[in-house]
Amino acid sequence: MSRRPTLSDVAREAGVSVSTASLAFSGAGPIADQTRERVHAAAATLGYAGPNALGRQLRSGRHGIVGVVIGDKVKRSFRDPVSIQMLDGLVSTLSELRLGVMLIPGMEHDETGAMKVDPLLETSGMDVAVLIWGAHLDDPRLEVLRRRSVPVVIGEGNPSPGCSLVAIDDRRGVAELAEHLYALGHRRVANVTLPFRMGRQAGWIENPRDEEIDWTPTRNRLEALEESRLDVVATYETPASLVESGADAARQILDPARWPNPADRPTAIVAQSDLLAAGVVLAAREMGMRVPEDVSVAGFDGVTLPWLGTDLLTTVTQPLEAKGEALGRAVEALLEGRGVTEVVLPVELRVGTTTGMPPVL
Amino acid sequence: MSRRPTLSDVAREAGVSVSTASLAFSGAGPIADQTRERVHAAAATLGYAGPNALGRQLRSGRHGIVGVVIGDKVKRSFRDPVSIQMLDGLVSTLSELRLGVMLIPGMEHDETGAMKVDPLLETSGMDVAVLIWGAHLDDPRLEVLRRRSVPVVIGEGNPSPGCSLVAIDDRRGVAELAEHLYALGHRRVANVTLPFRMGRQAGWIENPRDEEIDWTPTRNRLEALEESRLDVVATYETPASLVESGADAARQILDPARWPNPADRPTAIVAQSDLLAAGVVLAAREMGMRVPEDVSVAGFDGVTLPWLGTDLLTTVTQPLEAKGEALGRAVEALLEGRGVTEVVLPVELRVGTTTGMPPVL
DNA sequence: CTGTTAGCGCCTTCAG
DNA sequence: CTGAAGGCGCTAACAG
Repeated sequence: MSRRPTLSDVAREAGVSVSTASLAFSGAGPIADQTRERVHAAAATLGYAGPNALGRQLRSGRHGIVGVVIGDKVKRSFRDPVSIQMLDGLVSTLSELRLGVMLIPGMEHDETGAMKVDPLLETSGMDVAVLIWGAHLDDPRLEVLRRRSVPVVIGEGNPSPGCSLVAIDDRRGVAELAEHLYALGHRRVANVTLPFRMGRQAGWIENPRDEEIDWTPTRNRLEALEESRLDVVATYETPASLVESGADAARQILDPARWPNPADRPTAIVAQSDLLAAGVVLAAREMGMRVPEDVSVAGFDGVTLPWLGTDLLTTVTQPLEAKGEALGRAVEALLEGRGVTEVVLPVELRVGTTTGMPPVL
Repeated sequence: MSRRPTLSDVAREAGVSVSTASLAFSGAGPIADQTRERVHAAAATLGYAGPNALGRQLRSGRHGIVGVVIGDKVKRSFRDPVSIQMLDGLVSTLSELRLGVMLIPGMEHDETGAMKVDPLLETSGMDVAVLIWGAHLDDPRLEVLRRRSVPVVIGEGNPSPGCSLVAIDDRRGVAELAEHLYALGHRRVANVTLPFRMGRQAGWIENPRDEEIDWTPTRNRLEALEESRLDVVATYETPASLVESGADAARQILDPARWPNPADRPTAIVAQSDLLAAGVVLAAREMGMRVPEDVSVAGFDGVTLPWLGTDLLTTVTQPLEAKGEALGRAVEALLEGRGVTEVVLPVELRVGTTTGMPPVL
C-alpha cells in the first residue's frame, strides 16, 4: 500500500491493539517498556512518523492554532517594529504552549472600495483569535469571530464585552513626558498623532476635541497631552506610524511661514510613535534645524532605531515583548477556561538626547 | 444542550438528513432552493456558524495550513524588510488559495548551546512547509520534515532533492553591479558579505576561497564578485543583514590605519544587502567621508530605506513580492500533485546616487 | 498492563 | 433531488 501508514497499521505490525499503540506514543498511561519498544520498532519499519495531527485535533477539539490578526497587509504592518517585537513575544510564549500562530491580514478595501474581512478569518480553524491592534466600533472582524464563537484577545484597544484585553498605561506615559518637557521650560508643543480611525489622510486637525477618534492609543495619547500643563498649539494627524509620515508632518509644522510671530512657534514636537519621531528629527535636520537646540522631539514606544546615529530618542518605552507574552497568557487563560482577563502594562519615560531646553528667542 | 451545534443538529432541526444539510452549505451538489433555505434557517436559529473546520480537515486530509520557517526568532528575522516583503507576497497568494500561514521560528540554541528545532515543526499539522531562507547541509529541519513526509518549498538556497525551489539570479545581478563599478573607473573594492553559515561572528576573511560557505546567497554573491573584473582587496563577513553590522564593517574597512598606502585603499564598498549598505553609508559619513565622492557604496535587494534621506542606494533589486508569490505557486503545485518545481527569478541593477567615479588621488 | 468500543464532525459514495 | 451508511485517524472510557 502506498498510503501513509496509520496508527492501526502500526498496531497490526506490532501485534498490539490500536489503543495500546496510541499509548506507546502519547505516554499518557501505563504501558510495558517492552511493548512500547515493539510499537516504536513497528513504526520505524513502516515509516510512521507519529500520530497524525488531524485525527488528534478532531478528537481533542483543538486546532493548536491561534489566529493573529494584524492591522493590514503583512508588508505595511511589519514596517513597524512595534508589531514585530510584540509578535516575537507572542510567538515565543505560544510556542511553549504548543500553539502555532497563523497570520491573518486585517481588512482590505476591495475593488469597490468597501471593507472586506480576510476569508481566512471566516473559515480557517483557530482556537483563539488575537487582534493585536485592537478593534474599532462595530468591527466586522469581531462580528465574524463572535458568530463563529471564537474567543478573542484584544491588544491595545477599547475593552469589548467578552474579549480579553492587554493594554498599556499610555496616558500616564504621555503625562510624564509632558512633565519632562514642561520642566525643561517648554510651554508650546505640536502633536504629531497616529491615525484617528481607518483610512485617514495626513492633515491638520483644528479642533481635536471635535474629532471622533476610533483608535484607543491615538485617543489616550492625545487626551493625555491635552490634559497636561503644555499648550498644544498644533495637531497634525498622520495616516500611519511611518518615518515618512513623521517627516511630512515636521515639514508642515516647522514651516516658518506658518508662524509669522516666532514667539508662537512650538518649541517641541511630540510624536505618538518612535517612527514618526524619527521622521520628525530627520526632516528638522534637513530644514537646517538642530535637535534639540532649535526644537525638541519626543516619541513613543521605545523601539531601537539604528539610523538615528548616536542620538537617543526621548520617548516613552512600552514593554513590547512583555505585551506579546501577556497576549499569550491571555490566550492560555481562555483555553484553560479561566475566562476573560484584562491587563494594563506599565510604561516608562526614557530621557534621551533629542529633548533639551527651549531656544531663547 | 450547551455544546456547540453540529451539522446533524441543524439537519434534525430542519427535518432533513445530514448529507442534505452538508450540501446546503458546501453547494457542491444538486439541492432544492427551498431545502437550502430551510437548512440555513435552522442553522440561524441554532446559532450554527458553518461546518466545523476540524471535521472538514480530517475528512479532506488537509490542514489548510502552510508552515513558514523563518530564519530565527521573529524579532530578528523581521528586522529585515526582505523577509517581510517576501512574506507579504506569500501570504497574499496563499490567502487566495484559502491557505493560512503559520509562523515557525527557525532553530535556536538551547541552554547547552546545541541547535534545537522548534517543536512546532515536529508536531504541528501543516500541508506544506516553506523554508524562506533555505536549508543548509544536513539541515535538521529538513530531516524532521522528510520524516513527517511534509512537502517542502525552499526559498533562496541549495537545491535539495525532493524539494521545490524558488531562487533569484543573484550571480548575474552582482556581475552587472561589478561592471557598473568597473565602468565608473573602480578597480579595488571591499566586500561586506552576509554570514557564511549559522552562528558566525563579524570579522575579516583572509582567503574567501578557503571558507566553507553554507548559505547559497552568500556564496553566489561572493563568487560572482570574485569572478568579476574588480579586484576584491578586502572581505568582511557580518553576522547578520543589519544596519549596525554594515556600520561596523565600514568602520573597519575605512580605517585609515589599515591602508598605509592610500593607493591600496578600495574605492568602493559592495555590501551584500541594502541594510548592510545603509550601515556602510551612515558609518562612512560619521567618519567624515562623502558618498560617493570619497567612496562609492552599493547594496543588494532593492528595498526602500526611508532613512537614507534623499540618497538612493545603488543596488541590485530583486522582485521580493514576486518571490513570495512564486513560493505560493510552488506550494499550490505541490498540493495539486504537480510535483516539485524550480524557478529562478531575474534581478535588475538599479543605479542610484551612492556610486560615482573613484576619487582622484 | 492490554484490548474493545464508541465516537469527535464531516463528506461522499451509492441507492432510492 | 434526498437519505442511509461508512470512514477519515485518533483517543478515552471501560472492561478484562
